[in-house]
Amino acid sequence: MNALGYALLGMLVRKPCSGYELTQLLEVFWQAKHSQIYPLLTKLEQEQFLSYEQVQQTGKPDKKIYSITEKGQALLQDWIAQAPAAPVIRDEFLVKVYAIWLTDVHTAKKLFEERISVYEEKVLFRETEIKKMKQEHGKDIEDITSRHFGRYILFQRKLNQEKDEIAWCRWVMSLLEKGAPTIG
Amino acid sequence: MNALGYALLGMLVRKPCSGYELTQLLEVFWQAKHSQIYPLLTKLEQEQFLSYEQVQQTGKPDKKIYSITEKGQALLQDWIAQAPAAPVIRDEFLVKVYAIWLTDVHTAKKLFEERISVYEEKVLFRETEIKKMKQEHGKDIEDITSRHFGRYILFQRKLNQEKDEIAWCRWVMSLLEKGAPTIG
DNA sequence: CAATGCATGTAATGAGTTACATGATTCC
DNA sequence: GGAATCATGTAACTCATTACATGCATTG
Repeated sequence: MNALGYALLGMLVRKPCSGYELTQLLEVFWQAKHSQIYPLLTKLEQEQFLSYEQVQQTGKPDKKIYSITEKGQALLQDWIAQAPAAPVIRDEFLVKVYAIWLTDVHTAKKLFEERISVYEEKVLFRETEIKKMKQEHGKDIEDITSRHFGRYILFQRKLNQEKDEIAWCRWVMSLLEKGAPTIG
Repeated sequence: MNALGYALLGMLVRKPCSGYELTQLLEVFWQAKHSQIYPLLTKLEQEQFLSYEQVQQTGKPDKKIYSITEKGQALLQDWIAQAPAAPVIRDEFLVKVYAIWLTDVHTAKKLFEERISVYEEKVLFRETEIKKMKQEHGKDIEDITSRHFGRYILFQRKLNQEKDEIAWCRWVMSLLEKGAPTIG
């Protein structure tokens, strides 16, 4: 089993989902394309960590709703208690930032402005999601025994990080201003 | 050319390095193993984006010191001006956190304590590196035209993030305490 | 005397992306 | 009429990790 497999189990232990839905929900901690998810779901089902139910829909294509089995839950529980591997971060923006001195101030500013606007959108999305959680589950989400606890604390973390990214970008922008004061 | 290729160019435009050194320096923004780096350096040299010089050493194995060519620098410059791809973050710890309600408070605490100690070490390392930069290059590093500017602002960002990770872990720990107050 | 650091490389395998493939519905 | 959303799947390819391979010097 690889980490993506556990990510799917972790997602499904909270609530049963279709592969399509999982692809979107996974965005928080493990980005993966549907072409990787669908075959893995099939494999996990064959190994009896998951089961599924075919659901007919009108106006929409049929879907498979996957649920975790007891065997799957036991496997996940064991894995959680083990020490996690080091995180992997691969961000082209950071590579560009490292060599930013090669470009002119204008190009540099554009790069950071674009980054800010991307992260501002992320903040809005994250805030809406957190509001939804609070409305649906109340103070329950701050209790470790709630199945929404993990999702809640992760979203809070993401929100912090996204806000900090914006703050950092603004700090860099201020350094850029210093170097090349605008004439006006 | 893939992003790792540009990451190598970006690293080498600051100063010439051996493949071994690059493997370590790349840690900030693009984790890669030497088995991926060495063949790619060979390829980039064949395509004349890099050149190298064989350096004999005593007591240590010989090494190849790679430098970026003008052709390589031009390629990198063009790439920087283009919009970066979305970042990829894959962190097993976050997967575990998402399903943390499955475990007992003790296991949960251990997971977060371990995370804190890993990040405390990172903070120390990062602070030392930043101090070094300031000593070596002074206020120069806050100027975009300095070749150390990118490295400096990236390290500041990393340091912020690592400190925030610790703060977030402590916040979660406080929620865990609330749920299961220690008797004593 | 075992482990770690320096230093470079290849081969096999696993993980992940892009492209190909289909099809109805809804929104602009 | 074109794009986006829902929904699942496979094939080809690229990217990344693990394992194999070597060898000397220093440190504990």
